[in-house]
Amino acid sequence: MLIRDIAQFDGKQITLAGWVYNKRSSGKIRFVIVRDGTGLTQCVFSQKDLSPEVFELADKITQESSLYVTGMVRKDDRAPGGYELIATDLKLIQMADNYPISPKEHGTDFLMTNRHLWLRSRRQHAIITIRSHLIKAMRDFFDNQGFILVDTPILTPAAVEGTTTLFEVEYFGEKTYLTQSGQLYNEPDAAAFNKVYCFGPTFRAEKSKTRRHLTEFWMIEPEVAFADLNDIITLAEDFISYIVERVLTKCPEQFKVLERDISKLEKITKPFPRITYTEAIEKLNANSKPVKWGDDFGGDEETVLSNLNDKPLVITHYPAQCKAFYMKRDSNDDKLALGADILAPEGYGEIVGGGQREDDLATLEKRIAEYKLPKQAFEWYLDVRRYGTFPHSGFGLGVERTLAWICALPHVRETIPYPRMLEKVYP
RNA sequence: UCCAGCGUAGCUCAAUGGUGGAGCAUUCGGCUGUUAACCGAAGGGUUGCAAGUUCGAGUCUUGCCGCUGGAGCCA
Repeated sequence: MLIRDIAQFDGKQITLAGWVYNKRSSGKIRFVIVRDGTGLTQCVFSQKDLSPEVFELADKITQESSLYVTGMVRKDDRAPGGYELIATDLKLIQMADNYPISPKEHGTDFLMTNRHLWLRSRRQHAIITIRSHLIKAMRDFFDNQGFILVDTPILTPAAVEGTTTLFEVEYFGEKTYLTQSGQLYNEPDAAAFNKVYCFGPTFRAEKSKTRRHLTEFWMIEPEVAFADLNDIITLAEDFISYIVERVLTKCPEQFKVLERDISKLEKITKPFPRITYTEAIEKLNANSKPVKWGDDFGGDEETVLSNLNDKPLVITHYPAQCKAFYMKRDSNDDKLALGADILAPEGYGEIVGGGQREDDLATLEKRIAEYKLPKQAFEWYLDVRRYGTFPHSGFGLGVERTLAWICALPHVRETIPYPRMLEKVYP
């Protein structure tokens, strides 16, 4: 019997197993709020109806003690959630020690060192529940469209893109690195399966200390054979509008707990506005955020652009110098890359990065040399161009940034159960 | 790595250079429908660490450590 199903048991006797969330008392009556991981319900202990032992236990029981409580379910408007349990018996599993998270305000550092306990609180519970539904929606979207899930490795040889700082792992005397993206592996996988996606954790050893950064975060990355830049942007629009709609349908209670203004999410319908990098620069200059053509956008610029619309904003045709070596160039202007980033609205910034891949062997070899990457490490990757090369495109979407936007959270750290941040790996 | 702010009870925070307090949590007591219940009482402190200035430092100075925010960095 779970609390989430309590309404079905109105008027019936049930036994709940759970933990004490909070307790209130008045004279000869005790209200124990019980939490079982699926919901909260108020259990009412009246002295006149109970043995002295049971009433005494209900009086003494501490926050987060584990217990079984038996009683009759009753609809009552005075109870939080609309239903309560008129208790007839209480069995203690364990009397909890003095619980550190009291029902008052706490600081971030304290809550993060108690992250394993903080997850029991309503807000955190709501966020992680939405995360679960969000990930299910993401996987369903690709599965329903005939994509094959092809897992990419977490341990990778040599520095792959040569741009970001990677975590080094000693691998039987050899240097390996924790993956920063499944991207390069997705490309041969697309040649094998046509439409593929990978989903897993990625790692960046950057010393970034901002509301948008984690050192360990989750990405879902589709790669589509014979798709061009335009095709992949359309896919991303379909994808984002689908996952937002799904969590809105599945998680109304959780959004209520978070006090999220869901009318803003209801506007997330395709198509999304699309502008080029050059147009974005013009908009920034018009919004007194002058940026030189050729510079990448920083956090401030992303926030300004992100606030321009109600919908995610697609920015295409970045200067090639800002983008990875494998990005295909615009045939009309070799300085531009056929890439697209998508910025979430409400100031949340980049959630998607992707584009069309360079599919010409000679050009790609030239790029590898230009970016001063060790060609030998990329022979397997170049094979995709040697044996039946094909136009293909893909993108990566960061789960935590997307969830932070969907839940309107000020920081990504609450969107993952156990965040890994700069010099923070406990618990 | 750089800049700024902060570090006081288990937690969140007060305290003009002059006897370190409150709320929550804990313990005890009261109240027959509480809604982060309320009311009364009690226990709880090497004021991050080290040095310095001063008759006197939680408060001022220096260094170190830690945290927070931001920058840089970052598909």
